[in-house]
Amino acid sequence: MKKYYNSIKASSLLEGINENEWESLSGCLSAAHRRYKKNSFIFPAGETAVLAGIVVSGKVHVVRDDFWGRRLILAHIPPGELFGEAFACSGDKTHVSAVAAEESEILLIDCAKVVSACSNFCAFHMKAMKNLIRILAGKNVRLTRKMEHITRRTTRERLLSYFSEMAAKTGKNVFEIPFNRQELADYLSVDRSAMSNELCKMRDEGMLNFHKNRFKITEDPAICAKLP
Amino acid sequence: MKKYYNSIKASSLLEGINENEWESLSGCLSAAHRRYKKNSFIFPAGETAVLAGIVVSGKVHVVRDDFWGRRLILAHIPPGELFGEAFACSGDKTHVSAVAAEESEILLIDCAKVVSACSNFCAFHMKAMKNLIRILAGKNVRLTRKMEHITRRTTRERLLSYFSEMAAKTGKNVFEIPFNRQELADYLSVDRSAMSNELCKMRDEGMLNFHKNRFKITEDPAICAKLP
DNA sequence: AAGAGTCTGTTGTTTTTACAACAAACGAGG
DNA sequence: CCTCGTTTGTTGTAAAAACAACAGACTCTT
Repeated sequence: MKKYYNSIKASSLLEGINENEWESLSGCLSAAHRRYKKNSFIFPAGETAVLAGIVVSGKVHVVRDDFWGRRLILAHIPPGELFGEAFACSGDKTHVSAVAAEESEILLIDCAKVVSACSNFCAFHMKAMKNLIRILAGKNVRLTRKMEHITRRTTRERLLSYFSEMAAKTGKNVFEIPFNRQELADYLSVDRSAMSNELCKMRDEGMLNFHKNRFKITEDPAICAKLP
Repeated sequence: MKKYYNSIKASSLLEGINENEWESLSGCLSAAHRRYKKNSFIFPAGETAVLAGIVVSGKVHVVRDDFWGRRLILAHIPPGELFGEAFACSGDKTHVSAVAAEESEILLIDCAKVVSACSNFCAFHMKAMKNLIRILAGKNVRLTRKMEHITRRTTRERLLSYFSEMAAKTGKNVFEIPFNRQELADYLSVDRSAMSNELCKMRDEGMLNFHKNRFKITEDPAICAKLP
């Protein structure tokens, strides 16, 4: 398994784990190397997964094929990244599939074994466990944050919710966002042009100011009082 | 700590852990019992949390106070349930606060210690760790599922997305949903009456049928072809 | 069986969004 | 400096959602 180390060492799961430790750990996790042709299923939906995957090369799509056969791509997984770990760790039946978007090499790992002591209980095994928990918890936080914004009903409220978060994060009412307009619209799940329109309206009403990715939200109590 | 066992033994974190094991484990986790008056902060937003909490008695609200001072309640935590674990495990700064909704007793636990071997590395400590991973992964799956529905733009598409999930879960095109109309609307983050209206339109178009919580979605290809 | 309370469907109005199409601003590279 | 491609803002229209208000069906209690 050592030969794959360089391809995946950037993965969060391997943080703090060196090549020799990985050599031993990959055994504990029953890591298995597989090749998948384009469009073949790595994990099909509807099964109880025990394995997660790390992309060594190629690209994986997490997709949902709905009842009527329409396919929605939920995530693109680039090399080095882990996928499928939530299902494997929770024991839930998958409702999404992982499909090779192109010819891909995948390292399958047994999630249950991350969480169990190996015979020679090892420090790096513990590291992997901590990494896994950090990955899961981090995704959780990001999902919760996004959910807070998206559950708002109007574009304006979603923007305000997002800006409020950014202001809280920096502790200032001026901040830069890591998105361009299209990306922000996608993140907030709204139409770009409608959002752009709304942003300008809000600016005209004195609620905020912006230049490119730099935003400033008002603290003026007279305007805050008018907030939805 | 034994005296709190009965209040929290139903918690997922303690699954498979008996009273004696808990007595020992609570020491490993530096479990500390605290009382909070109504409206007092258990975890304030903006800090890097290392503790999670289990509600022994009372009730906790997870809230977000936005930049303009408006408070949004994100979750009600009843007795026995764990909160704050995602932040404690991910190391992210909290953007939400945990507030006692009424006079409450909370057991604070050190999440870092769940993930580290105690001096006398114990099997039940391992159980707690597995439980924590299962909790995190399970939340993850639920959040992802909900996100899939909510990112759809129209009420109709959100409903179809949700119904498709339910159909996949049961393997049939007939299923019961665990929500009443208001709860379903809240879950999908839409207006109840608009949703009710949409449901009836879809019924009139022959896409589905329902009686109370029982739904049947069509497999008729002529109608499926017209799907958005 | 009456009455209160809840749940669901219905309707009309107002607000908001999506969509499409275009114009202006910007940036990179020749 | 010019051109091409990208990003952002603007506008109008059609579609959809939110909202409010109400009526009928159902449930539970007394």
